[in-house]
Amino acid sequence: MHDRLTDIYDRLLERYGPRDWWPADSRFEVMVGAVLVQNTAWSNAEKAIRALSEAGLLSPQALRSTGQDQIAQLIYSSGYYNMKAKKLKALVEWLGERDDDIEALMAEDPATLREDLLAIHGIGEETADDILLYALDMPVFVIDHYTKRLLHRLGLAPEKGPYALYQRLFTDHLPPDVPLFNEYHALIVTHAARVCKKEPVCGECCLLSLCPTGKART
DNA sequence: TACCAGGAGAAAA
DNA sequence: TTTTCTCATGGT
Repeated sequence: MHDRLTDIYDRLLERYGPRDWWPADSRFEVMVGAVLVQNTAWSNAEKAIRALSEAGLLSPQALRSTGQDQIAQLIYSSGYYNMKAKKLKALVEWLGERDDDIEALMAEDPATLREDLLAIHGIGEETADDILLYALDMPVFVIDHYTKRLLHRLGLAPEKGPYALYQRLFTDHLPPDVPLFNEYHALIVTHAARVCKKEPVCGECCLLSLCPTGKART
């Protein structure tokens, strides 16, 4: 499995190049972005982040002292703006309980911190892992819909299963390498946006630029 | 016009 | 506990 996963990674990296994730100016901005991008195109989330930044609200303290309705207005472009405003408030309240010390979070045990993140309203497994990996530099592999679909198409995993099943597939067979996990997930997302999205499954061909269905985009 | 996008929580079955 | 519903804008 290690060689298989490494081979897929190498092919993706060769085809798409380094993705330079996560695009943000601070660790806190990564956390905010992880919430705003939930089930939303990054371009829409990005506009919302810019709006928060221009309003001077891209800090835990500023978001705590701003009304949920005002935040919702600013992040309108990201969709689900009422829900996401509530989620951002929950996130910064949690950070406040930890003195907004994000650097200190990085010294914590990843598994324990993950449980704490999951207890925050609006932070599910994928968002928690986004934060652990991309904001806090912890060797946690992020699983999303794309990753499940890719593994299934390549015959490496069942179509349905718990999050942890897919995650272990990577973490059990790859070294806990932050740059590797960072790049791998980013490459999968990049790849997923460019290959045929619907069945029939074209499987391996999507990775090899040899899609016989002719549906692979370039 | 319909579908999809770097999900998660609540309600229903 | 597993499935279904709701949240919502913007690009293709």
